[in-house]
Amino acid sequence: MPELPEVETVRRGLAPAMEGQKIMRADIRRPDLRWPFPENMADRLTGARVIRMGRRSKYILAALDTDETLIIHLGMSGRMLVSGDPLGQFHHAHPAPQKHDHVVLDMENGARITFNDARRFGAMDLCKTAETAAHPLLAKLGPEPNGNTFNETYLQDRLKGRMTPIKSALLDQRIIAGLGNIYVCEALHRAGIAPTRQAGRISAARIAALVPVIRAVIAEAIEAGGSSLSDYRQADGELGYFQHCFQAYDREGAPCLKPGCGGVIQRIVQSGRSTFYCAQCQR
DNA sequence: ATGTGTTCCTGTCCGC
DNA sequence: TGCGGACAGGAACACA
Repeated sequence: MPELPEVETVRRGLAPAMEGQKIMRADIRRPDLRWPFPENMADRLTGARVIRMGRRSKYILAALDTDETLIIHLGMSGRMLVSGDPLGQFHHAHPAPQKHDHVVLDMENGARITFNDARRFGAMDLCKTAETAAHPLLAKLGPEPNGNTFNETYLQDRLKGRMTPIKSALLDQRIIAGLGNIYVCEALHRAGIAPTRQAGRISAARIAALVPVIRAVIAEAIEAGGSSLSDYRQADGELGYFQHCFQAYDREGAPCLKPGCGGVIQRIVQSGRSTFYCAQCQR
């Protein structure tokens, strides 16, 4: 569910409650999410101080002063919520535990971080901080959309000769990291490219034009605090609001909003996943 | 190497 | 009000 903008929004919400703070207590309420938790996770977290909250693609990276990094993935339905009163000015009680609260971290400033994930496609792992980039989950990720290494020639090279639909290529985290179903649909709509088009058969000029479009969609969505459909919440429990800016995603049957287009957004299925697009202006 | 389909899990919504 | 089926932001994995 959460794509790069949602994960970045959560990271920004967690950072003030966690950075510089020691983890006083780690309550691991089940043995696994998508995979088993790492050995002795509670012991390895307890007493560790969070140095920095980072992000790579859709992974949140909590660097600890134990030279280990906690790697967190939210899967489809994962949430990380901050409760309590980090400044100690009030006496806010923590909310009662909810169904699917799987990991609870109590910080020394009184903040409580709760990882809730109904579908349990999320994941947590610990690795040596120096080896984070080489972690199996991260090693093959492509560039960040807003980084320098993601540029026109890079994307042209990576799509060259590919027979797969451009929709599938942009969902491939090895080509570009962080996009998911929503932002791929939105970017292709903005760029006027049909999601069904074979990636290797799109002109270099149109691929080049896609690059700033992807950057803009991601930046705007971060600015808006991500997109909330049903599960996603920011770390403070608030909804994102980029869903109100959707031009294509989740708009089946609605008019295309491109000026002068007059088309209707349709839903098709590609690789088992919904694609929303306008056949009138996306070619 | 590249492309496609299946699978993990729970919750919600829609039609009957 | 219940029941079955489709579908949901991801991505590892198995297989052609």
